[in-house]
Amino acid sequence: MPSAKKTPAPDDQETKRPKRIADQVADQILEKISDGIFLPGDRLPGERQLAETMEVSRVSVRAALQKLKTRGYLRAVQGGGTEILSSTGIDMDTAMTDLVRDSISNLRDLQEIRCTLETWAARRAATNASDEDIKLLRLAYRQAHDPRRAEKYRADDDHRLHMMIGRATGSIIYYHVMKMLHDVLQAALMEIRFNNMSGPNFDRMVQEHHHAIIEAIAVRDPDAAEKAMSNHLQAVLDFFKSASDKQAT
Amino acid sequence: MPSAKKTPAPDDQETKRPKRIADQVADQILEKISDGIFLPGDRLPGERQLAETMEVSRVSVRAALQKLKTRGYLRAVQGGGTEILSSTGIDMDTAMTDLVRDSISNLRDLQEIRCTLETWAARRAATNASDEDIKLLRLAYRQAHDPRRAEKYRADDDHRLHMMIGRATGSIIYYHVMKMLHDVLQAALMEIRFNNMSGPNFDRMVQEHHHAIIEAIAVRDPDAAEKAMSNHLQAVLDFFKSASDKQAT
DNA sequence: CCCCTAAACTGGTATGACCATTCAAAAGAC
DNA sequence: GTCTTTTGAATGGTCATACCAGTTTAGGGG
Repeated sequence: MPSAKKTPAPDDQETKRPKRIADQVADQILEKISDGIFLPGDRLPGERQLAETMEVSRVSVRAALQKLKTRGYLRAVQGGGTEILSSTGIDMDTAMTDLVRDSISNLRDLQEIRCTLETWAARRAATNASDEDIKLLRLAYRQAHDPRRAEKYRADDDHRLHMMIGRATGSIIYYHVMKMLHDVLQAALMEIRFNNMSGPNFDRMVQEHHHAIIEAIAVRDPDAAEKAMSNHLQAVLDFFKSASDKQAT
Repeated sequence: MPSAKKTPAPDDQETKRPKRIADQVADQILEKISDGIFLPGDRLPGERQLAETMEVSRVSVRAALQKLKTRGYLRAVQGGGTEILSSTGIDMDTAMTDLVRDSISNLRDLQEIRCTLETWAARRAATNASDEDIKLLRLAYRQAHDPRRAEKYRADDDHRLHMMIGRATGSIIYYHVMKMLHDVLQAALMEIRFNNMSGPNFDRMVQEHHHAIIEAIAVRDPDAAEKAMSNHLQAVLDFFKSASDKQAT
């Protein structure tokens, strides 16, 4: 890593002085997006309204939105409003994405890695999750499997659900690592057109798995959570394997 | 992440929309930074002056600077001016390095994650490693524990040894992920001056652990390899925990 | 020469206005 | 009634001005 020397504090989370109002506003909005209160595909309230409800000036709101726009969370159209694009931003490693896209065996590896990590995360979430976390977890579950949600956002919903579990671990580090892996995985899947893996049967299975995982966490049962997560990701991995047999790379 | 290519152009897709003044200003400033007219370490002219020379309002200049700040080119300090940080943008995972450096609990989390991942890697290496891999593995081991090696390179040697195990897994994806984690960990340790964790006893223990891991891989014993690696990283984790008790963060 | 103060910077925020575009409801034409 | 057109409200983008909050720096004591 080239820039690990002086770490000049990128710009964001100063962890020490979140003094600037615009940053606070950005954090608040980002939180609502991450929590699923604002959903991808929806539109943000108007800048003037946001300014009023948050009791800051429109200038600060605009600065916050500008930050989130350059990070890939939002897109604004003059006169049309501000659309929420993603609940996770976009800072993935393109080199890794290329690798995963170019070879299905790499994709399987990635899924395997994800399996070991998230299994650990499920166990830890079951012991560390707060009541607030569980509330958000259930909300994310309902949204991810709401039949009224547009098909195109299904991947994002699934992404957010898993990230919510990561958040419930209480480890911001895990959250970062997992986010990177998910970004790479999703970008690769997008380009590989594996989207057709979604079907009624697959969706139903996923929903059952998600339910089992979340409820295990909710009742603080680490063993059950770990088992449920392992079961889930192993099934997805098997799917990848069978799919890669059909279409040779 | 692992110092890959900068992947800009997230904001707007080139739908012939260079209309926004702020974006034009940002492009002009960015060009001067890339061309070396504005050098890293220097300070940008004041916002008011920039606005005047470019014949736009200060609002537009601020929007442009906000964009460049978010991308890691600039850093502004209230009253102190705007400093040019880089002519190439930043790796987004400097944020993670900051997190690890700022809190020892985050460091422990990172080590825990590393533990689960490398345990998996050891098992996989034991089944997948080629003869060539094992030769390199033993070489790395000898170098890492050669008493003639200078003390200051110990961390780097250890790093390389573990990366070699990652390489023996045959998964380029795992290699990337592990490299990123190690980079972050090492950068954080460097700044936290945890280097003094090296001592005669600690070194001897590490050497024994490394020996056990590598030989288990060499004889293709997945169970032993997994156990040895888990044992090793758990010991290091315990060390972090005891150390963090002594010096509160 | 050093230390301290104060004025002159700097970036950050607030307010109010106006423009350009979009979108949807109201008005009109058939 | 249905379709098209018009119109106006709402939205993001820009501007000007003023003031706040830190930093830097130039003067003056000591």
